[in-house]
Amino acid sequence: MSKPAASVNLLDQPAETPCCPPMAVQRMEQATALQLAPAFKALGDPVRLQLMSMIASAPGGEICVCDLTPSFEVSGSTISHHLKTLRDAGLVDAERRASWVYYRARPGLMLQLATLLTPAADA
Amino acid sequence: MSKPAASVNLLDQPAETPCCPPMAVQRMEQATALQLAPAFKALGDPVRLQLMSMIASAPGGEICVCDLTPSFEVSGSTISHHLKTLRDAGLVDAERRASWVYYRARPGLMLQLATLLTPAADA
DNA sequence: CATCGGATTCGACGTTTGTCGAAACCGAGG
DNA sequence: CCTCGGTTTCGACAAACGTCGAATCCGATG
Repeated sequence: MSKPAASVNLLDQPAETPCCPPMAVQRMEQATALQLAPAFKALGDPVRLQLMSMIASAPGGEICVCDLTPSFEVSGSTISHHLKTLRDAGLVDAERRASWVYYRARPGLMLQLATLLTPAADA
Repeated sequence: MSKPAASVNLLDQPAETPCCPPMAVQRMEQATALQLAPAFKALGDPVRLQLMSMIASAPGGEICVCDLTPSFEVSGSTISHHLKTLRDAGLVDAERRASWVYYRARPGLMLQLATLLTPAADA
């Protein structure tokens, strides 16, 4: 029982069913804020934001850490640490194949965040 | 010359012209990441995320600080500090009228962020 | 099975963040 | 002009963060 099921219901959606309307339409519940804030925080660092964009725009939907690291000034261990932050936030998935680790975006959560930020579509 | 003009070109858009395609479509430039990361960071706290949603969804488009503060457990000075963070990030505007201060959302930047997070719309 | 290279984890560090209470600011009204 | 209520600023402090280098892990390959 170290992982209560209630903490994942917003992150495991099938990517086509945003849980919540845009925040300009309806005030957000505290529980929603508590679950989604870590995702925004994870995107709140320039290195992670660029990492996320490289992963999300990778041809084939995935990219090797070895192709990410050389694009930044910081050390490899720092990149790894940032990737873990993105993983913990539910924004990316990692898979090891042979010596290399490949990352891919989880579009479900991205869509949640995008929907939340969408301005009210009043005509 | 203490404020180079190059630092504001992403935040002062007329709200209907997102500067950048979704990050799933095209890799983000470092300069873009440096300018937009603070906005995501500002949304990366549960209190600020809820504040932002209360402001963005306020009837009439604005809301008084006196209507925000009672909704949270934290002190008034902490709320004020969070509001300043949202202001500095370019997400909200403040206006004083008599004894009260009213906040309203800046939909331009919200749209930028939403666009960036939108999944690639490949058919 | 010893070694190699890619990736993560660990331990440490200076900096930033979230929070509070006290003090200061600023209109309004007596 | 003094006071009052709403808001912001200041100073302080513990916790979290970003970064590094060293150590460790983990497949692959000789």
